[in-house]
Amino acid sequence: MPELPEVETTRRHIAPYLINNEIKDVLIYKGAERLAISHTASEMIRELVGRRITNLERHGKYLLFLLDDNRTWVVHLRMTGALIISKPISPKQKYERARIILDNDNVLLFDDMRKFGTWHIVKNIIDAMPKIGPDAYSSEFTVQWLLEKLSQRKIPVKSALLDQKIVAGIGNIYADEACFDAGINPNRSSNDLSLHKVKLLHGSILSVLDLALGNGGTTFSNYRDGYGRAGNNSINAKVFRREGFECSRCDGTIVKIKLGGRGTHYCPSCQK
DNA sequence: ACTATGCCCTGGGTGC
DNA sequence: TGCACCCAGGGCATAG
Repeated sequence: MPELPEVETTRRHIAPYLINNEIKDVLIYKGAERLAISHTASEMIRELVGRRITNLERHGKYLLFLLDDNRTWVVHLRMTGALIISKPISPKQKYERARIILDNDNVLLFDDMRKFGTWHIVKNIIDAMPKIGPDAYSSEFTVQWLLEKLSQRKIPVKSALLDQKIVAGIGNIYADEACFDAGINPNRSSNDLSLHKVKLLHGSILSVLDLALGNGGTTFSNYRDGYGRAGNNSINAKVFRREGFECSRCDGTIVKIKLGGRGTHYCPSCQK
């Protein structure tokens, strides 16, 4: 599932093919019209065609395509979405839901098996990402911010990491990995962590994201980068989908539980 | 104000 | 082999 490192990897791959190029045509295939949230699919096509992409940014898991009319095309890949640069004559892919044709003759494929991905076109990006918190890589995401937000809530730490109002960009994989790295039981109440533990957790969040980004993201099943390739970071997972295996830090065994409706992996021996 | 649950969607896995 | 069922989960709507 694309989280911050995967979305950032995609952004870096596709940006050079898009910036300063004009959108010549857009196809949204039959059955995929629901991806268009702020407009109907046909309206969205009309709004995009003829626009030049001036920059490509990211906030959390959202990709922000800045357009030359000062609006922003906001894309969220959700669970199985991918944006892949391709050649103009490439045949339609099995799960290709939309296709953007550029005036440099490259095409951008929007591939999304489960059709959860969303598109908005907005004047103010807040309309596409209401109440979103600071990006995990931004200067606003400090230990102090994390401490304040965790202390205001009484939810499991892992659930807090998944809450994009607290910090934007973490999904199920890196929430589990960050809790492991910090030695925190994901079920611990968020308002129950010492300053020392919050400092550890903040550092762990950044280090697991950095490691994943350095390896081009994590692919367990569906994630593909801007060239359609799998990421290389799954070998670095210490707990995610490792239930039944020995812990890499102690003699415990990784377990899998359900927490907030999400599969959650941790070591009961060394995560307290 | 808060937290918890169901929904969207499709493929892969499991059990009978 | 086939078929029914469950699971995967990001963000939103709704319920309590």
